[in-house]
Amino acid sequence: MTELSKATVARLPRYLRLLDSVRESQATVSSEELAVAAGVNAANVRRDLSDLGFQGTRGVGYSVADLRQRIRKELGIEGRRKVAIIGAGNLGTALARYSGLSQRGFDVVAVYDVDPDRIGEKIGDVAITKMESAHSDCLGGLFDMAILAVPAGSAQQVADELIDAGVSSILNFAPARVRVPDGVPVRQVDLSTELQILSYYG
Amino acid sequence: MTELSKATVARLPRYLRLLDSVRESQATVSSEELAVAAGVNAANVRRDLSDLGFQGTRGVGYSVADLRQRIRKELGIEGRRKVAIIGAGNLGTALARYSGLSQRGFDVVAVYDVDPDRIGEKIGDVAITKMESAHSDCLGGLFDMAILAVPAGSAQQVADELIDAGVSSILNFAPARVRVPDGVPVRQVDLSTELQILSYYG
DNA sequence: TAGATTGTTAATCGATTAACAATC
DNA sequence: TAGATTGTTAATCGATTAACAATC
Repeated sequence: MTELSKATVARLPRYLRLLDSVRESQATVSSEELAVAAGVNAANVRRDLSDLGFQGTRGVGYSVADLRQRIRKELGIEGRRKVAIIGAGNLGTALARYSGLSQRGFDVVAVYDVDPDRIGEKIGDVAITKMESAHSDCLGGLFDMAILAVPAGSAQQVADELIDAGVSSILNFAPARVRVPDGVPVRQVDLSTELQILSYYG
Repeated sequence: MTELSKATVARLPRYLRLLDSVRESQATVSSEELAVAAGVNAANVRRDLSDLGFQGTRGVGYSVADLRQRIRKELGIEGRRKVAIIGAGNLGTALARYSGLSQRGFDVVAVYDVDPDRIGEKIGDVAITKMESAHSDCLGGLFDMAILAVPAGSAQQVADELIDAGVSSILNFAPARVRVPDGVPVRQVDLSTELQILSYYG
């Protein structure tokens, strides 16, 4: 239970998704069910849950409710996480409107943009705030995590500012890779890269 | 040179990005330069390029122009790839407007939407087409690859139709995982999953 | 020749999986 | 007891990396 492997962490959301979708009446799941849902081997699932320190019952399976709670705890989403979206263009707006976020424990508490004409405009029930406020809002603890949805040209600068303000992690959807100091968790989602990889296989 | 490993394929776009960004005057790159840019070990780079069947020159490095061409060939983007975007909401619009696609060899040749009021509206220089045309357009060879940017509820159905029409690969940005037959290359990008993974580390 | 850098080997590391005793 | 399924071991597989001879 020291530290989970990257591969294991990447599978936990998939298990969670199955656990969130089973019928109310189903109290337990088998490693086989979890495996099918996650697209992995059942032994792999059992190993993952064992690494989590989570025990099932032989001949029966794993408690849906308990496992759900355990995974959420491990991922750090027992409580709710406060997320800011930086950039209110088409991409930022799309991300802010995605209701699945709230269902999964993430609250969009702020959306920032540089365009003065759009300040105050509502996306869902969050009003667009001016970009300059992001730094102090982050320092003040308004949000934990940031989603970058800004143009390529400003991604690095925005990331630097957020890191300076102590943001706990960054999800970068901007079409530019950002460099961050060691220890700052970042994930970069880039459309071109995804298409290039896909292009190889198709 | 039989078949590249998944890990190697995932790194090729990163190498390519460096190669596209070096000054005109720089004719060669070292494995060390590529390694820094891609965030991997130099030995790893040399192994990757060796797997590609690409040779450098000892004491000198790798030819920028030749390597660039070789990687593009390997990824299947020597020529241009024709991409359709399915769904013209905020997400689809953001993806369609991303100019980096064209720079990297992907042409957005069609954007489809179900909303009758939006048919004909232009995004960049592509007019929105009615969703029903996607199947025949794909069959007719208008596009190779599809990017899904539809609501969660329709993702699976749309994917099924595209696969039926012989689409070569799918990049799914819809907030729902789609199931596809073996052999159809798919990549799924899900905001919640990314945040959950990030949440563990931050 | 001296310095730089590749190409490849061998070692290591990390992750997956088959198999099966344990046990509900 | 019989059937199901976990938990864990050992084997295997896949990927990374240090090291260094080859060679520009």
